[in-house]
Amino acid sequence: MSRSTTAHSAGRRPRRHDPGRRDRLIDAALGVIAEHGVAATTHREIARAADVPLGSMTYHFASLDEILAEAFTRHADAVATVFDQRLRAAPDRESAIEAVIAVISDQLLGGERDLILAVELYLAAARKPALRAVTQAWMQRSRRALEYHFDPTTAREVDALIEGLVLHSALSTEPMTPEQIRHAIHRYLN
Amino acid sequence: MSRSTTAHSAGRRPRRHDPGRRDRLIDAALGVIAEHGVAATTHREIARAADVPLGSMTYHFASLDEILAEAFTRHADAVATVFDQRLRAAPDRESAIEAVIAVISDQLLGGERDLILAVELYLAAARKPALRAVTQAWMQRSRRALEYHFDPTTAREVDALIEGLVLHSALSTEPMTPEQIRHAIHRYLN
DNA sequence: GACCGCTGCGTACTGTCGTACATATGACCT
DNA sequence: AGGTCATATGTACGACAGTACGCAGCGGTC
Repeated sequence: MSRSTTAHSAGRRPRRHDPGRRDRLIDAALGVIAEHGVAATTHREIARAADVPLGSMTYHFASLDEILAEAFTRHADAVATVFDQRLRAAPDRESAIEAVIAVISDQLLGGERDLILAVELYLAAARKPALRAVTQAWMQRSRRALEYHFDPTTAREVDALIEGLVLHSALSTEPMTPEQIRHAIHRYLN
Repeated sequence: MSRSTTAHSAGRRPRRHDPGRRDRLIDAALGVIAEHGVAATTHREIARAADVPLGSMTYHFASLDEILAEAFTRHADAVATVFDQRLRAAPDRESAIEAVIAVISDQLLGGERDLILAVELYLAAARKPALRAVTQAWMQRSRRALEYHFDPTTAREVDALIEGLVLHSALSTEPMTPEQIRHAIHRYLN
């Protein structure tokens, strides 16, 4: 890892050539948000996570809000894209239902990270208008994806149901099992 | 308001006899959380909102976390009690469904305050184990209330559906109308 | 009516925050 | 090769946070 032999135990760090640092900082910010929350997401914490000096933060971003906005935008895009692909790949209504169930199950089994990020975003969006656009676009894309297979009203309702199921399941000491998820979705869609 | 004539334009404020101040502080904390978020809920902000000096905070509460816990507990209790009463008052399944619809509609029309507080609580609970108990108890009471009229599985699913509907509705630029809420609930329960 | 202790009040201390800024360095172009 | 400029770095500064603490005044008890 250390290009120069040693000499950086406490002294001035050697200058690093680091293209794409801005991207890494955004990813680091997402990690900090997921792990410690927006409230604890500071310039210094992000810099520490990405192993860059503090001064680098203000060079790449005009303000902390700008970092948050970029981080949440990236996350929402990534999640929405996966959701869209999964539903687009479903050939018929029946497999679309299975895809929805699979998305929820993955989300529950795959740890809380995505859910935490979603809730952090919702809350941040409630206070900062700049983030409203991000949540709006995300919801819009989710519904559009559902509309490949369901009418708009159903899409909207199912989208809300998914949110509620994931949220309550994650909050509960006894998360719902995949079978219970399947039951709830089927009950609604059949 | 001013018992003594004046003399408190800038000098030392006259001492106030204020039993129940602790309760007022908890309510003030809830107000601050709803308006500015947990992140901006500081000793000084709460003191300002309740119009008490800063020193009063550390006298009545050992730490900021203690205030937050008490505030959220009070809020959850209040909301859960209302929900329970409304469902308990419903004589049959049909009016129970109407009660659920009414609760959601009230929540959406009555401003975002309760929803914001709920999301703030969810997020805070995700990081502070002490608050997990509050969310657990709240969810438990909601489900129990629904179980006056529905089987446990249905109760759990409907509870999640309610959460999702309220959340998505509040986040959207076009909140769902009472008719749309009614449609979604009926579709699930009929 | 005297005292005692709970409650109210002001303020100081230490740490961390966002942000600004002066300086250094090396990758790329000519 | 040499110059230039985007990028990288360390540090300073003012604001504001949580918390601690000493003193003041009043209610209730004897």
